[in-house]
Amino acid sequence: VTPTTTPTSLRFTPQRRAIYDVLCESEDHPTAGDILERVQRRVPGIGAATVYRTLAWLVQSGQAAELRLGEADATRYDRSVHRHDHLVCVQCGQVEDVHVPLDHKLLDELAGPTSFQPSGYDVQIHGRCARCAAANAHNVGGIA
Amino acid sequence: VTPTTTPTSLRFTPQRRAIYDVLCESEDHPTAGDILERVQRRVPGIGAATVYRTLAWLVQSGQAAELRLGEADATRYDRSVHRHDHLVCVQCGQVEDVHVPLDHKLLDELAGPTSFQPSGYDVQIHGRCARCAAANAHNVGGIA
DNA sequence: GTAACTGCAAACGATTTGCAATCTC
DNA sequence: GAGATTGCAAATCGTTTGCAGTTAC
Repeated sequence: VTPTTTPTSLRFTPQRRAIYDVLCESEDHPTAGDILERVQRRVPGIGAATVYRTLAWLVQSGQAAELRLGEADATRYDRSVHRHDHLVCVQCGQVEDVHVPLDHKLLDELAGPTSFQPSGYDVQIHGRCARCAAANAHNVGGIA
Repeated sequence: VTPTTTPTSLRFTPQRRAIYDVLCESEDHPTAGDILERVQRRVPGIGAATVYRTLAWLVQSGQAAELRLGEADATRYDRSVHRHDHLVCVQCGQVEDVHVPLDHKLLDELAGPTSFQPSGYDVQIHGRCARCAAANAHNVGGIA
């Protein structure tokens, strides 16, 4: 994660551009594997290591955010333009964005007693997405 | 995860009891590895598989909850007596419990436009724990 | 006695790393 | 040309699974 030698300059290679583009165009919180697959259509031969290295760099520089959900196995990525929260479908795993406004005063009050200094937050709301809820309505008590 | 044959009865073995006890006694949101290590002191020879299998069962039966944090590599476990949220130190990774009250009406309003049906939520507040904040105050601008 | 459970070791999938070749500045 | 970056393959790491032996009920 931490390179022994920090590069003195960063290069904007075709691979990095493609990864960034794919991330910006994706609305579905893709995993690194999803991103690799999509990027390979534009830059055939690109390796997984490059995708992981680039994603790590994007996250570190605040241009992307990692999302780890309770159920999912792989880390998902999100272009982090603005802070936002997530609606996670417990049935199909789909993730949608939503904004839950919690003000700093509230966070400070909650964390205060432990002397914790809050700097941000992420709310994950779990439930069922429209599609799964509808599917369930037709299959009450059945096996999902 | 889903056994081909669902057991018709469950046995309360010494291993399971030890794992459950360790989890109940742990205040620090241990990883499966942490739990294995602690349980091995009570039940020498216990294997990792047993710990993972038991934790999966505890989670499934609602007696424990999985916690996946943005940074951490391994899943952490939590005895889930009551729903609660988490203060996550971005520096040392320590996790403390906190309760952030969001009422159902709010969740419904937020999720409503997408027809998502909320059933629960988890707020992760990131920041620095008291210890790390204090350490930083003495080492301003230094390398953590 | 028998189905459930355990420990071990091998299998897995996601992610990281070492390294020689390649490319950007 | 130098240093950064890439792709590959091997290495890690957390977690799961197959299986023969053991145990709780």
